[in-house]
Amino acid sequence: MTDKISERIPSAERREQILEAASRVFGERGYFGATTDQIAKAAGISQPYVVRMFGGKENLFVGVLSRSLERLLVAFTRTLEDWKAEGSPAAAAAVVSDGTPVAGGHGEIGRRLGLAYVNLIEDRGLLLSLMQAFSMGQDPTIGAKARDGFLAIYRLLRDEAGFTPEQTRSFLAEGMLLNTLLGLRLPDEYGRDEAATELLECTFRTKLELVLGVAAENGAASAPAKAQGA
Amino acid sequence: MTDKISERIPSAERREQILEAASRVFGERGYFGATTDQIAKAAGISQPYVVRMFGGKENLFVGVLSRSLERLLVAFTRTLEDWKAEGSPAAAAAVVSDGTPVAGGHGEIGRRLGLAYVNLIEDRGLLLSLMQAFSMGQDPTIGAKARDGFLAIYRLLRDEAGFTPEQTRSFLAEGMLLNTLLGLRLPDEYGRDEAATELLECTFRTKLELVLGVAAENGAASAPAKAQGA
DNA sequence: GTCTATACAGTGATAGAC
DNA sequence: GTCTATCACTGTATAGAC
Repeated sequence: MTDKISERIPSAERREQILEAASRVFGERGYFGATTDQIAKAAGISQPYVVRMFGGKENLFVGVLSRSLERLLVAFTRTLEDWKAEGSPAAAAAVVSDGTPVAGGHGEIGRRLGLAYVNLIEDRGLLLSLMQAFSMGQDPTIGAKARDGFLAIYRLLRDEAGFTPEQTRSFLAEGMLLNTLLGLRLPDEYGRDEAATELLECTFRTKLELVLGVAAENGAASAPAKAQGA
Repeated sequence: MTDKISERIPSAERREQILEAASRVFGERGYFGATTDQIAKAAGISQPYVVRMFGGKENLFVGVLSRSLERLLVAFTRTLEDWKAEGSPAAAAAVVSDGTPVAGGHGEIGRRLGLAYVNLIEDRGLLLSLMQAFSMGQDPTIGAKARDGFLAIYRLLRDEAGFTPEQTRSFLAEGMLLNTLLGLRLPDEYGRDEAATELLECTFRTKLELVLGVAAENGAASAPAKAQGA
């Protein structure tokens, strides 16, 4: 490795590498706290090249945000398509099987969408840069983009999953709690703090009961551990 | 105003001024993005004085976080005391009057706590610096403090409001959604975007129905407007 | 497509005066 | 209790070479 000059690769591919690195750095340090140099190093290229390719830090953040929203929309859309292809049983069931009033309430499709969401935000860069964007409403460019994205998700859920406005709101609330628990790294506290353990089991049992339903036999500890990752 | 030298005031008072200013700046720019100089200017004093009084940027952020969590805990504790003093009707009603499964679910005390929370996070500095802290789980000092604070709130709700773990989780989820809507400045979109309007009315009708219940007659527009503030 | 060099503006923290 | 001066870095963006 002469190491100084990176391999010459197509710009589309390089662009994706930079976005991936930027997602992590923006996530950890925030928009203002992240530096183009940190991003460049994370992507294995020079700082001026990052700036040149995106025209500036703000454009780069907008790129990261667009990519995150796009991935989210695609994940939800695919989940909905699969569900419909299987012959979606009725619309989203408003009432839960076991009578729990709050936790479920979104029916089978709600569980599937929730699972798709959890899988997506295991990418901590994506999770954290979304969270950053959601706290930047005051920024003219980024704030507007973030609001648009959030509303696009709201509409998708309401219009395609058959959720009522109330169900949509509740589903989003659950998602925002997941964001917070993972942002806080609360799974690190699993098994070491009574409240954390209870909250995590309660959350992930509900969210993942579809796939991990049988995991109750394997010991409940494996469910929250699933969310720790890198 | 000779303007160069600030009035000589007691350190406790100055400390509070700095925390208030820091809360706003950290909220808007994030921990890494905020500068001690911006905070100093917002507080109307010199940058070295800020550093000297708190011993460094990290201590200052921890101070801001402690203050925010303290205010939140106090607000909830007072709300609970008032409620109990009035002769709290049963425990937290698990079932809602109008049959809505998700929105309420926390009974009278849930509505009161929700209202106390909304009032508190009208302070955008507090809201945003909490949100920042909740995305910093990876930081050894700040992350640990943030987790502790979040769990303290969880325990308070569960143990003092009589919530089940499920109800507590659901209440927190609602709070995290509120954070996001306000962080995004979604109220700016009220009346200008169909989905935003619906989501806000749905959210604030539920949260504020206690105080603004009769406001349905004044036109629903006034409810979300309440949350915009400075 | 990718780099080095560099201009110009901050940035946290310390020293020490008043 | 509060400031000015200042150091040693770090940050974005541009110019221009390969």
